Formats: sequence, structure tokens, C-alpha cells
Amino acid sequence: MTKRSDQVTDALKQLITEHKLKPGDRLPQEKELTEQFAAAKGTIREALKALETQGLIITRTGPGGGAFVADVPPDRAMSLLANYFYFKDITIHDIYQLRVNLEPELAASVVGRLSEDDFRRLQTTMTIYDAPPTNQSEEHAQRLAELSFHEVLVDLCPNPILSFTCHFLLGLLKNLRLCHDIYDLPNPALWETGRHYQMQLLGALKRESEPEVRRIMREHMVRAEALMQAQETIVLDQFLASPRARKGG
Amino acid sequence: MTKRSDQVTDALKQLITEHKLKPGDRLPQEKELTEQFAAAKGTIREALKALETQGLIITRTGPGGGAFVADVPPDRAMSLLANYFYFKDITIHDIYQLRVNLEPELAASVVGRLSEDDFRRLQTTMTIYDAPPTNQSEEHAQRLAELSFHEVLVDLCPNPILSFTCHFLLGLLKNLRLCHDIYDLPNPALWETGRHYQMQLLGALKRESEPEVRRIMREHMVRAEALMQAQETIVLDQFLASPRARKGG
DNA sequence: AGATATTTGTTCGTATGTATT
DNA sequence: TAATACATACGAACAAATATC
Repeated sequence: MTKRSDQVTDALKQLITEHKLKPGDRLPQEKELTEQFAAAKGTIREALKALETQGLIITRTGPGGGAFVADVPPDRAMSLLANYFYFKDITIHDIYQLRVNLEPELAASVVGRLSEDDFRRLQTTMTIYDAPPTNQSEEHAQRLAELSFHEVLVDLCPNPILSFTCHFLLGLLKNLRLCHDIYDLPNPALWETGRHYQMQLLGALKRESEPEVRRIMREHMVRAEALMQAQETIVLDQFLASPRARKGG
Repeated sequence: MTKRSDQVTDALKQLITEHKLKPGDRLPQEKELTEQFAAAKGTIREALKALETQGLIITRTGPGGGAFVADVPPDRAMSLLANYFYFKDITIHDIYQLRVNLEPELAASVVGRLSEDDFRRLQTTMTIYDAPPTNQSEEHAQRLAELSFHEVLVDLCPNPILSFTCHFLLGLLKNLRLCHDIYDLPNPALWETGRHYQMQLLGALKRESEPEVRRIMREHMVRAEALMQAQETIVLDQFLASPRARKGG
């Protein structure tokens, strides 16, 4: 038997779609809902909480307050999706199999859409890894900055699905345990090639040459995957070896 | 000030990650949680409801019952993500920009992994659109069956991210209002080419020729996009024209 | 099969916090 | 400042589901 609160959740969702409610529109108050659904406050609140965690509504207290339909924030959508992958173990190849094919599209989709300000943003992020890193934490920071170059493209991409997917993949690279371990290893080649390709990419974007943008980004991704995978094997070997090593003293 | 129930939600999430709880493991009971967090029952229940909505836990009543860590079901992850795109208007090109680049990878990733039974499944789905459709509802059904061909590939794909993304795109094609409208239009070319490419694909999969599989699937997607886009313009024109037409009688 | 114990699910009444007027 | 309207939180009781004996 489905729970009463879940029934209310579904009913409220239907109410939103049927009445074509838009972000900002208000739902009935808790008191009204208790009457409409003949359910107690607690039950109604659980139903609203479900919608709130989905990002579909936000609630405000005080006069004129209540539950308001909301645009799901990208961050929330990303963390909800990240939950799905939490118990699967993701490999570098899993991530780059998508990046190799999608990042070129992403870059191509912004050709001719960059303002002077956008170019400055790209150039600014590149200055962070202008010089080779001197210590480990600096190297770690540079890796994250390198990713933010791609986040600028994500912001400008007109395709919401492509943009979100690439953004999510960047989130995995930023947050996954495996990736943190990889970033902790020194990797001058990764710094060198990342810098190299992004310089080339910036030029191609300025020339507004879509084929070149596509080609450069693809090469960039293929190269990055190879370098990351090399480190992945090291990290995984360490992981396999360490329990033994500890036991052995 | 952040809500008490949200604090509890975060604390419970942290508890799961820190104790490395895996699917099947139990969380403390409501009663214990009220004591541990010095919060009322309703507050605890709202926190648990948030985790339940995310698909991170399921709850069971009775002795030995409680909240159990769960693997997020793919369906739930998909519908949570679909919420994000609910208020964005997605175009055919948005969807196919990803499909053109990912479906070839998907197909390539299953080469050499198909059992006799899998081949039968593929062949069975193809029989549904063996003959040209005679009426509109039959045509609509065939379109959905055509998509289920790709769902077989999704099931076999070893890359969880690629598999999920392609699955999600199929979900959009199945559920989006725009796509339903498109499927309602007669389109013999779509039937013809879909059938054609899937026959070819089946052959290439049997020969285990990865380059061919990739090439055929890409052509299939490029062709499908063109046909779908042609219908998209018709549907959108209708949509723009219809208010006028109604008013005019 | 039926009684019982355990645990979540639901209800109601009340009190507190917060933002608007 | 005070009054008002709304969500948020507390606490006790009851209902429903389910495993065990």
C-alpha cells in the first residue's frame, strides 16, 4: 500500500502540471491542503518536503508565505544525480568516453557566442596555471582551475542537456575520490598539454573556426584521458598494495 | 537560519558516508534518532523523507524494520533529473546533439558482449515494426518499440554514465510533449530508415565489427535527427497557428 | 492460522519562529 | 511597536503493517 504522504506528493505534482504553474506561483497553504486532502499537518508537510528536496518548490514563512513553485537549481539536480552514481565505481574511462565525444560539441556550440568579457574570463582562468606548479597543493589547485575553463563553456552553451551533462562530468572530476587521488600525484605532462590545448582553443574560438575548435578539443580530451588513465593505474595499484603493506609493517 | 530537519538530513547523509554504509545497511530507528538529535518525531520523519525522496533509503515497518540504505533506482534518478528540464524547452536538436555522439559509443561498447538471448531480444523488438503501420496508434506504438531497441543496448553497456545518459535521452523521447506530437504525425520515411539501419546494425553486431557498428549507428542518428526536425517544424507551426485558427473558427 | 510485539505511519493540539503590515 | 499570518517544531496518542512465535 502506497503511503498517504506519497499520494499527496503525486497529487500536488499533478496539480502543478495540470494548472501549468510556473516558477514563482504559490501552492495552497498547509491549512488548506489539510482540508483538501483530509490529511493531517504532518502528512502534508512530508509531502511538501518531498517536493522541496526535488527542488520543485521552496517555502517561505510569514504572511504571504507558503510553498512556491521553483526552477530546479542546477546544483541540486547535479547532487541528486550524483547520488545515483555513489555506489557505482566510476572509472576514468567512463567519464572520458563521454567527454571525448561531448566536449568538442560543447566548444563548437559556443563559437560566435563569446563576448569580449567571456574571452577575458577564459584568459583569466588560464593565468592561474600560467607557471608550472611548485608544490602539491598548488598543483591540485591548478587542476581545478583547468576544469573551470570548461565551466565557462558550459555557461555559454545554448543546449541545456549538453550543458548540464558536461557540467556534471566536471563535477565528477572535481569531487570523486579517485580523481582527488590522481590530482595529488605530480603530473607535469598534464599541466603542459592542458595549457597547450587551451591556448590553441582560445585562438580557434577567436577565429570562430568551428572545425578547428572541434578538432582541438577532441585531441585535448583524448590526451587528457590517456594521462589520467596512466595515473589511475598507479592510484589503483597503491590502493591494492596498501592493505598488504600495512599488515606487513 | 537553516531548518532543523535539513540539518538532520545532512547529518544522516554524513553518517552514511562516514560509516561507509552500503545498500541494505540499517539506519538507527526513529526513536533513537529523536534522542540522538534531540528533535521531535515529525522533524526526524521529514529528514528521513528527504533521504527517501532522493532514493538513498527505503523504510519498512514492523519488527526489524526501519530505514535502510538503498541503491538509487535508475527510474528515480531519471525522474529527478527530468524535473530539472521541466521548465526548459527542449528541442529535437538538443536531444540529438547528444544522441549523434553518444549512441555510436553505446553501440560500440556492447560489441562482443551480446549473448544468443540478447540477439533474440533485439530481433523480437524489431518484429513489432516489421510491417508498415496501418493506423496512427499503431504507428505511435512502433515508434516506442523502435526506442526499446536502444534500451537493450543501454542494459548491456558497461559504462554506467554512458548507459544512464542514453537511457535518459530515450526517456525524453518517450515522454516529452513535443515528441508525442511528432509521433502522431505519419512519417513513412522514419519507419523505413529506422528499420533499415537496425537491420544493418544487427548484422554488424553479429560480425562484431566495432567500426561498422559505430558508423551505422551514427548515420542512423543523423538521419533520425533530420526526419524528426522536419516534423518538429510542422508541429511548432501548428502550435503557433492553432490559437488563431480556433479564434477564427 | 492466530496472537503478539515491534516499528513505521498518521493524527491532533499546542507552542515557537519569522516576516509582513 | 504591536498585531497578524504563515511555516516550523514539539509531544503524546492512535492506526497500520509485518515479522515471530
